[in-house]
Amino acid sequence: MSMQESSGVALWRQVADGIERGIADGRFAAGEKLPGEMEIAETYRVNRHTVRRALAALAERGLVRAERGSGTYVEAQRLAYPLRSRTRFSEIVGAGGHEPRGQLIDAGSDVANREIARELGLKIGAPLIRIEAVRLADRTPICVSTTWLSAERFPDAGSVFADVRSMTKLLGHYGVKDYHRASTRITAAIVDATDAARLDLPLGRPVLVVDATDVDMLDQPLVTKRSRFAAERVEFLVENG
Amino acid sequence: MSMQESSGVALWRQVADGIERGIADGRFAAGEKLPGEMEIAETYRVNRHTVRRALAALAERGLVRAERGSGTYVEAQRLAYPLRSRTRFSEIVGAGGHEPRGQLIDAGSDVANREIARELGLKIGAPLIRIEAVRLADRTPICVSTTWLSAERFPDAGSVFADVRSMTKLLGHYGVKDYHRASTRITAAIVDATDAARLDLPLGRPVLVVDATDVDMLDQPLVTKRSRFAAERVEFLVENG
DNA sequence: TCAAGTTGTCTATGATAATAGACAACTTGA
DNA sequence: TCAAGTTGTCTATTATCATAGACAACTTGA
Repeated sequence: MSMQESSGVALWRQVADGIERGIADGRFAAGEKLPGEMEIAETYRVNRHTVRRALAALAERGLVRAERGSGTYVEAQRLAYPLRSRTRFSEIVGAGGHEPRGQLIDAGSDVANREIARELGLKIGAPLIRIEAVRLADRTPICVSTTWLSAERFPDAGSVFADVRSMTKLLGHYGVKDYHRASTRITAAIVDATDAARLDLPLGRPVLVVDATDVDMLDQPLVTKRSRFAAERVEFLVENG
Repeated sequence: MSMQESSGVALWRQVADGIERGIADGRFAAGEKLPGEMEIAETYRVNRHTVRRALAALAERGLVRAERGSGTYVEAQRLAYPLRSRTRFSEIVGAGGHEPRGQLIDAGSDVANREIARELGLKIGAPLIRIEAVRLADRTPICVSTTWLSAERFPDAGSVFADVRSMTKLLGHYGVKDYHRASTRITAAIVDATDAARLDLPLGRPVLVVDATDVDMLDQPLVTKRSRFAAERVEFLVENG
């Protein structure tokens, strides 16, 4: 009926872009409920089904989340996570106006395989402390990470971490005043069942897998770790230049 | 067959945008022949009909022109026409590397209606000279304009303009050394049959309608005019700041 | 418990997008 | 003049877009 001048951009896409703009410029705040599908349909003068298509596209990208019977909500916006030489979870989260939290999941001993041995400058089979932890911004889990340290250099690191709940403080406890990132490699994968539960993430969602090694001021390797970030909750920023 | 992930942007639109980008960044120069429809279809992996839809959209906007049996050509790019206080057709066109031309179509007398009287600071019914002229860049008509001057202050302005073919020179002939734009209003319309012929423009095309009044250094109004620019040949630039 | 309001799913219909093939109409250069 | 290559037009088919209505499933607050 309503003669639409064909612009080559589907109506549902125009609606989706409009809502996304609303989220981006803060007209719809994170966690807030969007107007009902009927109301959106009226404001854009389109059918409710067209609105649903738009919302589905946004949900697919993790920008909104629909709850049957209740409404559609704006997902917390992605945490901007700059990748610099000096990378501190607590500083990054704090800078975003959120409260950084850490929670020990598990700590135990391990032995170095070839990769870890190379990263830490140890021999294969050298004794390690392995720490599994989840890190949160406010109450939202951001990433789970498995951290390996030399058991010889950092004895009892597991129980120390359980106390201080911060890698920076743990290293400080052993006399390390400062450290920085030596290498960072990023890949992506589908979350496994264990991490899904820890991250409070539905199965099948993507995670960013980051392998990183931190070194002290003399370039001596301190810790190496593999972190899995909920892709829909973070956004890595690479400094260009 | 080929499963296209639906982005909400029609294929023909994507092709059109791609070609337009090619024109904008000079990969396809003005006047140059585009690749054949078949070749474009292959590079974008779409059907020839989809390419034709894209080219039709670009032709609609005057960016390209198809010639049966020969090819599709990039239209001359739009003349950048800055709107400043000091606006001289000849200078603007000359700055673009084109040769400015003017041609008198008609000159006669008229009487001031309320609008013109107000613009020129005359009484309603005051005698006027009316000049119809077309202005060109090289051989391409850019605009037709109807200019009104006070018949008392500029007697015989019509025949003077036929001689000098330039508004700046005409005013100079009456002792006006300098002038500038007091007001500019812009609207758009569909070209009428008379202007279409004068602008060498197909019927149904849009024109930019500019109403402007020039004043001398003492802010005394000199001329007021209504110009119709072929929209596909110019691009007005408004200085911000 | 219930009514109102919300999202989810189903069927159905017409318009538009995209593909495919064939041939006409025209231009260009040999 | 002719062959090759170009754009223009026609028919046809399938998938997607958009609308419409009805009802189920669920949440919320009174």
